[in-house]
Amino acid sequence: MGDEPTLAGQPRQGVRADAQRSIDALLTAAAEVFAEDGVDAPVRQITAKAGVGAGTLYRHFPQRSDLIAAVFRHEVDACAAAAPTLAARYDPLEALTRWLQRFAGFIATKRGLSAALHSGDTTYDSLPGYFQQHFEPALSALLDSAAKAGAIRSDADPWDLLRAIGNLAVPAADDDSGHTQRMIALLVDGLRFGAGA
Amino acid sequence: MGDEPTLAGQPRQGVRADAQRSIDALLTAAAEVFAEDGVDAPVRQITAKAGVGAGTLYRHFPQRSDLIAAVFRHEVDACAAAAPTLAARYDPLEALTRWLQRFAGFIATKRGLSAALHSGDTTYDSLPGYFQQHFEPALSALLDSAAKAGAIRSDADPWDLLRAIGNLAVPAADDDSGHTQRMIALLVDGLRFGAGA
Amino acid sequence: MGDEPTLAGQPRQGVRADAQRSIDALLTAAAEVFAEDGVDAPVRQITAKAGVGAGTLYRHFPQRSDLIAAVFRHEVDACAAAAPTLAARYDPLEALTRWLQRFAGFIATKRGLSAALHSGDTTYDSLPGYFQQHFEPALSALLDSAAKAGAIRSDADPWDLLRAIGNLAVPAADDDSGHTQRMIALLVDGLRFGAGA
Amino acid sequence: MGDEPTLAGQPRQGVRADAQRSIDALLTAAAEVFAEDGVDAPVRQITAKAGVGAGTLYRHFPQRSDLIAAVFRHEVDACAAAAPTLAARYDPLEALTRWLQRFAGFIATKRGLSAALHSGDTTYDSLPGYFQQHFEPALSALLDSAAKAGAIRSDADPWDLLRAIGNLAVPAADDDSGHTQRMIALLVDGLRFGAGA
DNA sequence: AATGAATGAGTGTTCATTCAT
DNA sequence: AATGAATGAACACTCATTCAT
Repeated sequence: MGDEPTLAGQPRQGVRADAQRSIDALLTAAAEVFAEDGVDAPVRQITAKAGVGAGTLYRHFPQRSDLIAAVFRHEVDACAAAAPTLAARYDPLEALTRWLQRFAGFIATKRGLSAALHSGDTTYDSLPGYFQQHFEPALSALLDSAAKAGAIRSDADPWDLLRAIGNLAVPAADDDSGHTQRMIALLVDGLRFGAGA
Repeated sequence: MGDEPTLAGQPRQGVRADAQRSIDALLTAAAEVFAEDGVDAPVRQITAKAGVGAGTLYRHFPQRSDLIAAVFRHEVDACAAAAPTLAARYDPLEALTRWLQRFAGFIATKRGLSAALHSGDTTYDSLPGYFQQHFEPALSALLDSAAKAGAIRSDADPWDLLRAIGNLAVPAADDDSGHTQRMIALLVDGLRFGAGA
Repeated sequence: MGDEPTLAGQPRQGVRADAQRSIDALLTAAAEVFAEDGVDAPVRQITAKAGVGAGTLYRHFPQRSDLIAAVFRHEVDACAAAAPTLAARYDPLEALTRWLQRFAGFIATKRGLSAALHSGDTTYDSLPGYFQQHFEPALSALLDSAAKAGAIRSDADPWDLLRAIGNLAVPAADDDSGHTQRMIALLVDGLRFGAGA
Repeated sequence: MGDEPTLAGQPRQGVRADAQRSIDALLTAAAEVFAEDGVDAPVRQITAKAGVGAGTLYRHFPQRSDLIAAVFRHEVDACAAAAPTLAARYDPLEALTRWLQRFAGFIATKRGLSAALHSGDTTYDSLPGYFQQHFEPALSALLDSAAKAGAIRSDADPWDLLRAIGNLAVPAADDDSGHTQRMIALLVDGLRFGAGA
């Protein structure tokens, strides 16, 4: 019951101060390393930067995906939380588009994340579920609003879209940041196309 | 000088018979291995299947991307060649859609190819150019026809679309083969949406 | 200094109740783990099963051999105690044979014990002495009786025999349970052979 | 056909000079390391002493047991070959006893070998068969001769004896070299005991 | 031109032991 | 007295690439 490695990233009661210090150091280090070299970066690079032993990492994050999930938690939360905010400020279609761009921005900074998700490596098995769980509701609400407003078709599958953008947003060698944005716009146009039908 | 490894896959004058035999064996073996284990498969697996030494592979294909390009040459040609065929048989929009699906089918069978393209590994640097060079003209013609026919907007960038579908078509763990098709349809709808504008 | 870890297994005056509880939990857990995975099983496995911290184990059993000795104490006592019982019930030769088989049975269930005894690892240094101290008198008495009865030679060294059977009884990959028994019978025959001389 | 790693220790035609040099260096180094630290010694210790890379070892001896077998080949051969020599020089019983002592001497110098044989580790799976194949015929002949001469019982199982002595001869912390000899003598006496029956 | 032996850095992971809490 | 977090050396093994043969 008190054993939820997935939650290692969150301050909890009952976690010793020294442990929490290690966890924080690891999360900070991992965030930097992931940003620098992608999520496949060697474990040692992270532990070295965090100033902890390898065993400490494995204690708190038995699976690599646990670390990834923990590192991204804040960003995931922030991204998902942006959905209602945007919905309140903009009209449904605009809110949808902006959030998809926001989501793409999240993905774009995660080098190797998409590859990991599709690697078939069982180490990352829990990751799709994690993202699905956090992002799908957010997008689902936006799609519903836009559909109700008659702006887009009503049969759009949120998970389909998340997967698509998750793949589209992987950064290319040439940093053509406009590419992803254009493609998202195109997908949204596709959704609009069916609206009047 | 006069040494163009990128062309190793093509029979050329001046290539000794035994060298050509090695090249053929390597291409055949690599094709099988790529199909089985993806383009990241260990080099040894390929040389073993080809019955040649590792040095022979590196002589003819100094870069891994050279081998990949050579192996896929035929399929790339066939895929590109399908464009005019489809254009002749179907109306512009239908032809476009069908070819994009065809292209997605090509990508989908290349395990690890998309990841390699976006790995940042300089070993694969020449690959995007290779694909661009072969596929872009094919798609460009289809887009032009459809645009001229008023079926889609006229400002679609072929390379944008190729990149997008190249990313979308990576096979997921759950073999949701419909996902890619739905996304392509959505993208095409997006192109149609702007047509009247 | 009043601190005799070797005796940790025995209830003593002056041991705090909570300490005794930890010791008992450790002994119970270790017994199960040893039976399951041998005496080389990871320490964590034992502490986890016992529900105590690693430090607690090291406090009471600074050496791994201390734990082993304590865990086996009851079985060692029982095995040693079987000697007089068998001596009372059977004729000297029969009693000797039966006890050696009994002893072999004890060894056979201790996966990794023999290896540990011969590993050269100083961690196990105290173990031979422990076993010698407990088993040698038992066997010695049986040998003396049999020798006095003229059934076996009189110069048999008990510790020699204990060591021999300790080694013979290590379980092999193929569970040839008869092997040890046959070899013990052969050794006893060897003792008998010299009897008439 | 040309792929028999088990035979890597033997000079063969078709083995390149450099490869043979590596193999020799590895065998020499491994022999020393095994003698010093037992057969469980770290791989790196061997490669370092041999002055070759780790990969070279794995190329020639994919399994640890392959290396052990190769290292011991000469000694195994020599030990097995001693059987007919002893049989020619001594009477059957004496020859048997002397050969068993010889065999025990072989085992005694192999620290960790017995443990490896009984470890259950699949890495060593091929070892028992290797030893059985080489030693059993040698012992079998000696047993037959002695049995025919009426010196020992005729139902002795050679593999049983080999296993027994293989276990008995493992060196203890205290180097009681006499122990093994005494136990072998006792086993032989056991064989003699049943002879008249 | 071809071979394939050699390299050796690099990786994930384990685990006995210590010591701050 | 008890905890369990932290350590970090140690290990087997892989594989792209080079280069002697």
